[in-house]
Amino acid sequence: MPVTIKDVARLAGVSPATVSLVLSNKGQVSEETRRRVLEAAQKLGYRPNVLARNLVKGKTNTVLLCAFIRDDRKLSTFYGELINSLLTAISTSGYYLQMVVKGEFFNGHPLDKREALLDIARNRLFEGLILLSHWPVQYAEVSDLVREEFPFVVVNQRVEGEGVSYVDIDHYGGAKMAMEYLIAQGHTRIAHFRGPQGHRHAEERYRAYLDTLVEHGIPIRKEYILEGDFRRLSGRRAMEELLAVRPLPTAVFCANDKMAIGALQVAKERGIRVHEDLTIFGFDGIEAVKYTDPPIPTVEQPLGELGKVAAEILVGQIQGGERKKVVLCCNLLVWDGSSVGVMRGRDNGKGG
Amino acid sequence: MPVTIKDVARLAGVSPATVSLVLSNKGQVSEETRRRVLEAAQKLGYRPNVLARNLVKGKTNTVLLCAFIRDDRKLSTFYGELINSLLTAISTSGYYLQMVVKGEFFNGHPLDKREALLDIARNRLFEGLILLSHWPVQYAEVSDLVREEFPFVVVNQRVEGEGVSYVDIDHYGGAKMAMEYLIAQGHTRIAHFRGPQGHRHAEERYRAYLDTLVEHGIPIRKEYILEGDFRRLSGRRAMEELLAVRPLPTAVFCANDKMAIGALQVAKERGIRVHEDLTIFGFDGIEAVKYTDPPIPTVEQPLGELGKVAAEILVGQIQGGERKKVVLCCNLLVWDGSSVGVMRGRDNGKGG
DNA sequence: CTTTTGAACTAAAACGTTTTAAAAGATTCG
DNA sequence: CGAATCTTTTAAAACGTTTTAGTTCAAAAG
Repeated sequence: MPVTIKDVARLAGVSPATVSLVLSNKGQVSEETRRRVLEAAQKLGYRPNVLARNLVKGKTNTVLLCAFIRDDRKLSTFYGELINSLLTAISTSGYYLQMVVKGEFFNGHPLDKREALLDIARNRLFEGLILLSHWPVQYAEVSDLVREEFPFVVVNQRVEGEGVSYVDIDHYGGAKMAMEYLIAQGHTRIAHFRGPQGHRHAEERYRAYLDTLVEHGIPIRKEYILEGDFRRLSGRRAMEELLAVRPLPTAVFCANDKMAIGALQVAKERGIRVHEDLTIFGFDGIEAVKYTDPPIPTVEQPLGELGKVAAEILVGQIQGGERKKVVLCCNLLVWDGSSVGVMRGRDNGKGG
Repeated sequence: MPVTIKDVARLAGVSPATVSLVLSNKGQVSEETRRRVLEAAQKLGYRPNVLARNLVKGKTNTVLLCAFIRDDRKLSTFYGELINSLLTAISTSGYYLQMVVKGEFFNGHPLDKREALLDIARNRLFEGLILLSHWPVQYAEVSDLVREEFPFVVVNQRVEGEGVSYVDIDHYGGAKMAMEYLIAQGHTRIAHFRGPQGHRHAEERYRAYLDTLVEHGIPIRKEYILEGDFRRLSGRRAMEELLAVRPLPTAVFCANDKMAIGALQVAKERGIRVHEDLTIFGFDGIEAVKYTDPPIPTVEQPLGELGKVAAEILVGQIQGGERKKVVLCCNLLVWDGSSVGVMRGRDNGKGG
């Protein structure tokens, strides 16, 4: 028995239509009537049923953040800041954010991503979709959304093709900055701890490692390239292996911070003066690298920016704007003595 | 011109009611009719309009996470894991999660929290509410929700009084565990770096510090108690101040990890053998304390558990269950050589 | 005095479902 | 064959708004 617009109308002695007019400040209503309506609404504690309103208006002012991540990965670990900025930016634009996480499986069998997305687009509950995926997104998976002209933006992955927006981070460029920095510091014997095989971001960072060496005429030594899986322990293992190689490199560029932390631990355990004798460089910009001893220089991913830009693109699209493809550059975080140096990368602007 | 149930009905040569019956597997429908309906729905790519369904059913299967946090604080920093587990638990129960962040102000003037909450309860958009607040929650602010019998649960704060559920963490108990541990290790000269004045969690940790000393007959020295504000730099400052005190304490219990990190940095800069000569203890269990050198022992807040229990309570309440007040205990994370030791606190069960 | 204008208000349709109550049709029973 | 029962189907109401297309009434204009 919640109080409806009819109750208000009855108490105020007017029609429901008039109440609606008053409460939404539309049409012409006499001062007297307006007063009576507001008074009645106040007295009854009336709040409009947003569901009914949404149904008739055909809009909900809500967008969905749909995260496709592996079940063992936590959304928060890496994407906390992303969610944070997304939430801020989305709500600043007057929209609400709903979240859902989907794994690789649903009810036992592989999730039909395409079907799931189509459901989202057609159920009329959301006006837009932010698609966050741990693995690459295929055009075929989102082509339905494109055809339906449903506003959506892919975050953290690139999807080439007509009609799709994305915001991604320039891992290649970030890794290149790191490598250029190391070389500028005089390093020529630079090792690399790779991320998991087949992981697009890991591959890009690896490619930048190779390319930068080649561009500078530095020979690539296979024994300086070690496998890892983004986890700290694999960084430890790789460092143990690396320390048997001669000549020792003077720098290690790790594909992510976690591995860099593992590498740092082993190096210190072996009595190596990290930074003086061996520079360890990370990638990601997680908080922990600021507090290791010494702090680990790293490539910072602009996750806040990522969320902000994604929100802007999505809202723009909902309001009739056009599709955009954006690639954000990373910043270098290097510790110069006790202070932090931030080197901003140059935006290589919008793609496609 | 989205396809509606009427379109399906027309194509299948039946009434909309029949289509509804088929699609929701209710009532008795002949095999032949069912087949025709499903075929028609399939062919037209029909997806029900969830808005309309929600309106008639009067439910949305959606709960709202409403975070009242200061504008300068990021939701992610601390609550990433909480959100993660909340999301998992909520969706496992078949509900959706929507999020909104509210600061202290709205449109320039102080936000009327009570009004905001009432809006949420009455707009019929949500079936439940998770209330996360950085500052204490007053009973008066939620009394409307209680009166309306709207399912909600307060997270990370305690609200005494009839009809309100909460899940909170036992900061006092956690701090007590830490202190007992230090004393059991033989420490008697234990300093404390306090958190911000007036911060309930900081006060509880401080109180536990005092109480434990008293219980063990250890005199309280004012010069061992230093002010801080939960930030790393205040930990640095406090440690600098502390190092001038004689006799030096053999342990410092910091009100949070960030300050402990700052304290650790200063101690190492001054050549103190941390852990051997001075044990530094933190509180929170942020990731970074695992990777400092040496790692900082700390009191781990069960944030994942917090979210899980909150979700359980809320869902229980939505489905007619009763209100609950739960206080979760912390675990001790201590580094014994190279391995991590986890000491589980004893749950002091359910309150009020 | 009739017509026009404009302000104030409202009846009813619409949004797309679900559900209720009843109708229609098929089958069984006496 | 008619009544009773059971199965299948449906018309219409309901959910609570907003919006459309008027209507009513008073004042202004001719």
